[in-house]
Amino acid sequence: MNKPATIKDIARILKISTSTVSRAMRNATDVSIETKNAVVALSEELNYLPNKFALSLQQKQTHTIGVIVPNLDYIMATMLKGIDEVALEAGYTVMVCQSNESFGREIVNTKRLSNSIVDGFIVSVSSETKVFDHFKKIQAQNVPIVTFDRVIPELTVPSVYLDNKDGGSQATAHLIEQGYKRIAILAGPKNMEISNHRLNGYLAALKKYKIKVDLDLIINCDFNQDYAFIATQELLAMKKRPDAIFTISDRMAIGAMLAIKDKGLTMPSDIGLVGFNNEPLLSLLEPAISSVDQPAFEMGKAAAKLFIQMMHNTEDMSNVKEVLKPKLIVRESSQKNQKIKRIK
Amino acid sequence: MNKPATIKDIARILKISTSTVSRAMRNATDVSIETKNAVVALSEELNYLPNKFALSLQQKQTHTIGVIVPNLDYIMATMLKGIDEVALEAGYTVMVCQSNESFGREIVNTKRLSNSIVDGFIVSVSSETKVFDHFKKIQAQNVPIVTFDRVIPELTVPSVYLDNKDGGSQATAHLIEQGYKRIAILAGPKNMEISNHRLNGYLAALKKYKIKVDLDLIINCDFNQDYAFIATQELLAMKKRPDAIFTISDRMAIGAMLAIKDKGLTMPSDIGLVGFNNEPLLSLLEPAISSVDQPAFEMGKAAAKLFIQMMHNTEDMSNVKEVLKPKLIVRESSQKNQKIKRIK
DNA sequence: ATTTTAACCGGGAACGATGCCGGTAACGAT
DNA sequence: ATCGTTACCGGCATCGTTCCCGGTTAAAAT
Repeated sequence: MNKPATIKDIARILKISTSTVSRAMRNATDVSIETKNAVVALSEELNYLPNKFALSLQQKQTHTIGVIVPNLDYIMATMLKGIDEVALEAGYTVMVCQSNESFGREIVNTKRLSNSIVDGFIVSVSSETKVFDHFKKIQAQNVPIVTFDRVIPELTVPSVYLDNKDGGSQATAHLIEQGYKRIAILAGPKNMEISNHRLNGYLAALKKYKIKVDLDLIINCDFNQDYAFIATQELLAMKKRPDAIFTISDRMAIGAMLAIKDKGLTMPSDIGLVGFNNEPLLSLLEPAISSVDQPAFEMGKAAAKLFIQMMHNTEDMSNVKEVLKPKLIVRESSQKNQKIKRIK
Repeated sequence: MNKPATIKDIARILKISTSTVSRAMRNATDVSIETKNAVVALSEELNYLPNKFALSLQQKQTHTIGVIVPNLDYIMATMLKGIDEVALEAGYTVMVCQSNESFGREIVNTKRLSNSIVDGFIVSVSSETKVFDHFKKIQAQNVPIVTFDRVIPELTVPSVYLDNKDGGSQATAHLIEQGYKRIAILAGPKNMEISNHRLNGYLAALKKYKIKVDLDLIINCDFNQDYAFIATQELLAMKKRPDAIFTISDRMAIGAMLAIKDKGLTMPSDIGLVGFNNEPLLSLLEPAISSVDQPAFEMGKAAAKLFIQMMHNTEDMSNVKEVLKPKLIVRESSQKNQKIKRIK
């Protein structure tokens, strides 16, 4: 019906020029107090809001951050909250696109958001993505990118991530200390950085405790519950089956748990289990599942802070890396030795 | 470094006018095939992408939908996936803002997105929101709004929602049929529409089975796990305590479950329990919790479809309401009568 | 040979805002 | 009386794109 009022409408009605209106609207210099009052009064009456596109067209800034995430599970949602909080504080609006773990969707999303619709990107890559040309292209146009959680090593951009190796190491060492002997790992796809680092942590822990690596106990499977279920079934069907499993995600831990129960085995006595992410639901399961906690909210905040710093600073920040520390949360599923009270 | 190429750059290099470039770029009419090829070739070489702001400034369309949601839990994330799918298909980009169940944040979000940054809104309101002026203001500017899940009755806009009364009724009737006599309900805040409708369903089922309503068994508490825990503790401390609880969300069901276990009672024999939303984790709990399933993905899709219809159609759609049907999923927590196989 | 028609292209305004630059009026100082 | 200063305001270009309108050329029709 009534289209939004523009600066011209105000100028026309007050019989002054658009420049004057523009000035009156933001700084008080070079405008008489009466004009200013008149403009402000009328603008409120007309419900005037400056057109963002006209502004962006001129100033080449949108104050919008494009955030591309692989999914919206608990951990991501928590990270997003962190991003949101910092971004909002700094006057930025956040545009979230989920790639659904799909390479194609990721490309579509970057295309849509790039070319001036957003000032830059905060990205966690899809598990499918093996080629990073779409991000390189963006970077070549000098559009700021910050990666978080799932970073892109071949892209020299500031990034925030977990010390995944440490996490894998903590989990594995814990299982060893609990007396488990044959510890399997359900790792993710081979192209996933975080998976490989967690695997490296696993290997490091074995080495530290002088346990020989058994390649049959290292499974690369897809990053979800169903595949983990199948992979665990196969593990449990082995002649010399493992007596503990470390999965690099909680979703996979749940798949493993179901397979273990399905087979009639019990945790932690027959099989020990440790997951990764520490989703809250783990404490509700029986047995409650141990998991490596990551400070997701903090990670989101750190990523957004890095981004905003990059927008303000002129100096090169591409080598800034922020590494957060994981923390193993021990619950029943891996407590072979001592019985403890259930953690709520 | 190299700022993005514009239509002017192409025109200058090829020594033709910007109009011709513009035409060559989208429709083939009025452009010779050679010119068109040359333009396309060069535009690819220069990595040309049309500036969205210039376009939006002209055409008053952004092809962006602002989606405002109260949180990013499982059910919302699923709805968002539905919205995303339809929107992407139709050439729209989705901008997600979470209000964090906060009235203030919701207002900030609408302010930021409105005034031409988005073509319209798809909204599910915060549980805190009792006043809807910020949405009315948007509507007054003729910006399209679609509400979903948590709708706003006093706003005449197209909307998609669940038959919440039916859901509440199904859950309650099921508990009655299982032989539970004193059925309590944990409802949400009194200003929440969905809560009241589920409560109405509860009342309707009681009436149908001629069970007298006991007001002490109707608890309005906040929409989360911790409050539900406390509320359940109070329920269980009653002289004539209830023998079944229906909670209007799964989060609340979990809170109730914890309180029940804490007290040393068992489900379904001592207490029956039914939740709402059917989050996947419910099937993993012991006992697995019954819940009312809602077609979240479908709801998201329906909302986006409605929105896009509204953008295309000129006719008034403000009275279009789409009501989806819930479906009770029975699991162990409410199976007092017959023992059944565990549903995975 | 002249007119019609089609094919192709360029010029300029417009979208809404900002910012530079220049102009005018009033006033005080010399 | 003239100049300089201050306070205030308007004109115009600009951002990148599209659209309307008009113009030129060459081929086709008369």
